Amino acid sequence: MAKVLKENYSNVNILDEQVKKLMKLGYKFTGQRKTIFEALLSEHRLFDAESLFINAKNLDPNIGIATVYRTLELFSKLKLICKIDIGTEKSMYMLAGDCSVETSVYMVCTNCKKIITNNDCLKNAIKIRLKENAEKNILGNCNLKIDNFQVVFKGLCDDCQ
Amino acid sequence: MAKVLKENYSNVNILDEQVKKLMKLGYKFTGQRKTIFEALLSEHRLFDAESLFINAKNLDPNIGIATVYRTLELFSKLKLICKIDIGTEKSMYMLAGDCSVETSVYMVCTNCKKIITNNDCLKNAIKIRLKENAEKNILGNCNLKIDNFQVVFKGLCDDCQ
DNA sequence: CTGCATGCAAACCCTTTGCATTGGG
DNA sequence: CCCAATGCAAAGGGTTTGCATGCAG
Repeated sequence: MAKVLKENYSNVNILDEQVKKLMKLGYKFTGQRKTIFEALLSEHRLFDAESLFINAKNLDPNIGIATVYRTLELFSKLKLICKIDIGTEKSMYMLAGDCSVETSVYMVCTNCKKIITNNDCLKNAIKIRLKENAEKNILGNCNLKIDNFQVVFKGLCDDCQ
Repeated sequence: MAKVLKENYSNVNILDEQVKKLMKLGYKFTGQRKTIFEALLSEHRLFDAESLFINAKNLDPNIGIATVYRTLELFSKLKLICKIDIGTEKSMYMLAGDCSVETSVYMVCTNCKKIITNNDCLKNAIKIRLKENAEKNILGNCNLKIDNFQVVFKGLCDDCQ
């Protein structure tokens, strides 16, 4: 997986951009940060720290979980990823490029704790109005600086009803 | 506080209703559950388990935190309270009677972790459209049984900007 | 009486932190 | 060279759980 990524021009370019971004802000582009960045590119949709840790460990068996958490925090600050807290036991993350109005709508099953993100019904219900409202009313008039939002439905999924 | 509640007819009635509800479902109406129910009535808006535990301990110094957690879970099942997980470090709860479309809209400050619930701007942005959509599209067409929803904005509060 | 409910303390789980060491710039 | 970054292990903090005991029905 790592080799494929290294040979992929667009990912190399992304990596290159990130190096510059990190340097410019005074952060070091260490081997571990590069590894975690590469591991990140093989994640899809929502992922958790453990999954990323496992992916990163495949690329560098010596990497520590603490570094993963610290890097997740850094990458969140750099807006490279979004941290998603929707009342599940652990924090979830998403590549910033995957974050959109659509993907900000979730359902969490109160029984099996499953997260449902790709349900058209959920998405359609909210996305247009919410985006409109968020941009016009919230960002415009508030003394709050909104970075992103999440709509979370709680209830029973198909399997648990 | 407890005495006031006991002499308040409407609360006595609520309590009475709850006794019947518990009994009917095969649960025991124990002294601790009564205590926690009374402590609950003195909570306002969002509260956490610790706050309820402190209130309950004032009424019954022997009550244990585990009982509070177990009772919060039970009362959630009975729809007496709503559990609110919005990515803060601890779970928050709200009396079901206080839950509404308006109170389902929060902002969590990514810096100080403060929860803002009573901001008119936040509420107005979403409530009407969301309620409409939730009832018509979600509850109507999905293979999901939605109990409630939360809209969480993440960003910087007034103080932290 | 019977078995659910309780209190206590320990376990849990994810996440953060202290500290000695490493390595990037 | 220097200080930020790392790995390890331990600590943290909210929540859950095992177990012996208590008590509602």
